[in-house]
Amino acid sequence: MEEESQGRKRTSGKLRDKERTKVKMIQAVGKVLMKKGYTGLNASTIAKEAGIDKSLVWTYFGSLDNLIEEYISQRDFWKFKAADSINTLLTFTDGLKEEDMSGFLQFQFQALLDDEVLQRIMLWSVSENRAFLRHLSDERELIGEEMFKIIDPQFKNSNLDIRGILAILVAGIYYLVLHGKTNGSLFCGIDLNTPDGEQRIRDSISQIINMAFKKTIT
Amino acid sequence: MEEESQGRKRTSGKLRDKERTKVKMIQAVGKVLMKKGYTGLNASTIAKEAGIDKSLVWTYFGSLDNLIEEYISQRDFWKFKAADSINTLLTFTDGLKEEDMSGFLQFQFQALLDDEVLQRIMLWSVSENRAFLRHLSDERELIGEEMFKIIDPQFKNSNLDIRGILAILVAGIYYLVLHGKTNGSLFCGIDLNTPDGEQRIRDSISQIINMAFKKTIT
DNA sequence: TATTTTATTCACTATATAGTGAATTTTTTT
DNA sequence: AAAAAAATTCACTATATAGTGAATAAAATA
Repeated sequence: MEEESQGRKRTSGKLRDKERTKVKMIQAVGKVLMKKGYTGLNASTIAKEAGIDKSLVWTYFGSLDNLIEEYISQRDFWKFKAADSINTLLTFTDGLKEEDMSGFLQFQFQALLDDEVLQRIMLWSVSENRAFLRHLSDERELIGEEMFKIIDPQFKNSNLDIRGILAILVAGIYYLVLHGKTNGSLFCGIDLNTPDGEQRIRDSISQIINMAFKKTIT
Repeated sequence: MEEESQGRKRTSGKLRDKERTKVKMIQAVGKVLMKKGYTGLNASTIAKEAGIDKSLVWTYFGSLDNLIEEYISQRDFWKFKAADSINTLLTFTDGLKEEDMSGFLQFQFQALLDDEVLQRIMLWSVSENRAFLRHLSDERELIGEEMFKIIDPQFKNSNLDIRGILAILVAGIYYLVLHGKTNGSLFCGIDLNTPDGEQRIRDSISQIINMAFKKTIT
C-alpha cells in the first residue's frame, strides 16, 4: 500500500527489516485479540507480544486503530466463502436441499466454535460501532444475499419467513457460542462446553431447518 | 446491611444525608450503564452523574465493584418473573399451549427491546465472567427450569429437543437485539430498527414455535 | 451556643495508556 | 572503512483511572 516505489535504499538485515517487523506486529494483534479480547488491544501489549518497541505502532501505522484495522482487513473471517460449503450451495441455482442448508449452518456453528479470534470479533461487533467491524457484517450480509437469491424463491409460496427464521438461527448460534465461551454456565439447561451440549445444538439446528423445509404451518 | 444499629447519632440534613446519597449513587450506576455501557462504569463518571465526590465510592461501598454489584443485585432484571406472563404459564401444570409459549417469548423479546440497561447487562454477561453476572444467568436458568418442568413431558415422545430449540430461539432473540442496537445494520437482510423488521422477527418466533408444537419431523 | 460527631470534599499517590521526537544502532551505499 | 540513510529504541508528555487520608462543612447533642 504505502510502498516507496522510487526507493533508492531497501531493507533486509538479520536484525532490522521493516516489512518483517510490520508483519510481526499485525500477527501480534491477532494473538492479543485471542488471549485478551478487544479490550486488551493496546500498544504496550501488542508491542510486547511482537517483541518490539511500542513507538513503532505510530511510526509504521500512524495510529493504534490503523494497526488493528490492518489486521482485521487482512484476515478472512468468513472462511466458508472459500470453503466448499457455500460454493456447493451456490451451484444449485434451481433450488436448495434441506441437507445443504443444514450442513451450511452446522459449518458456521463449528467454524465459530473453533475460531477464538472470530468469537472475540463477533463480541466486539456487538459491543462497539466501529467502521471496520461494520464492514465485516456487511461482507457477511453480501454472502448471505447470494444464498437468499436461491432460497427466497423456494419459500415464495410458503407462509414461512425463511429470512426471519434463519436470522434467529444464525443469531442463536452466535449468542450460544459467546455465552458458552465466556460464561461457561448453562443455557436452557444445555452446557455448550460438553460434547453432548454441542451435539444437542447441532441436532436442534437440523430440526428447525427440517421443519421449515417441510413447510408445515397452519 | 452495614447499619450501625447502636447509633447514637443519625443523619438527615437538607444538604447531608448518607442514605439519600447512597441511593443517588446506586441510581447513577444505572444511568451510566444505560448511557455508556459497562465500560463507562468508573468512579469519576458515576460520581459526576450522582453529583457527588468520587471518594464517597470507597467511603460508602468499599470499592467500585461493590457499588456496581449493589446496583445489579437491587434491580430485578427478570421482570417477567413477576409479570402475568410466566405465572399464567406455571398454572397449567397439565400442559402448555402453543400460544402461551409464543406469548412468553414475544414478551421476552419486547422486554429486552424496551430495556436499555438490560441490553447493556446482557452484553456485559457475554463479555466478562463476573460472579454477579453469572448469578443473573443462574437466576434466569432457575426460572426457565420451572417452565421446562411443564414442557419437557409434553415433548417426551417427540423426536424434537425442545430445550435445544428454545435455547436457539432465546439466544437468537438476545443476539438480534444486541446487534440491532449497537450495530444498526441488517441481519439476514432484516433491519430490527424498523417496525417491519421487528414484526418479522416476532412472526418468525411464532412460526418456529408453531412448527415445534405440530411436532412435524421426519 | 459550644462541642462532638457525621457527611462530604480536597489534594494527593500510583499506575496505565496514546502519542511524540530525539538518540542510537544497523544496514546500505560510496 | 566512512558516510548516509533507514530501522528501532529511549525518554519523555499528557491524560485517565482506582484508591487514600487529611481537611472542611453540616448535623446532632450537650
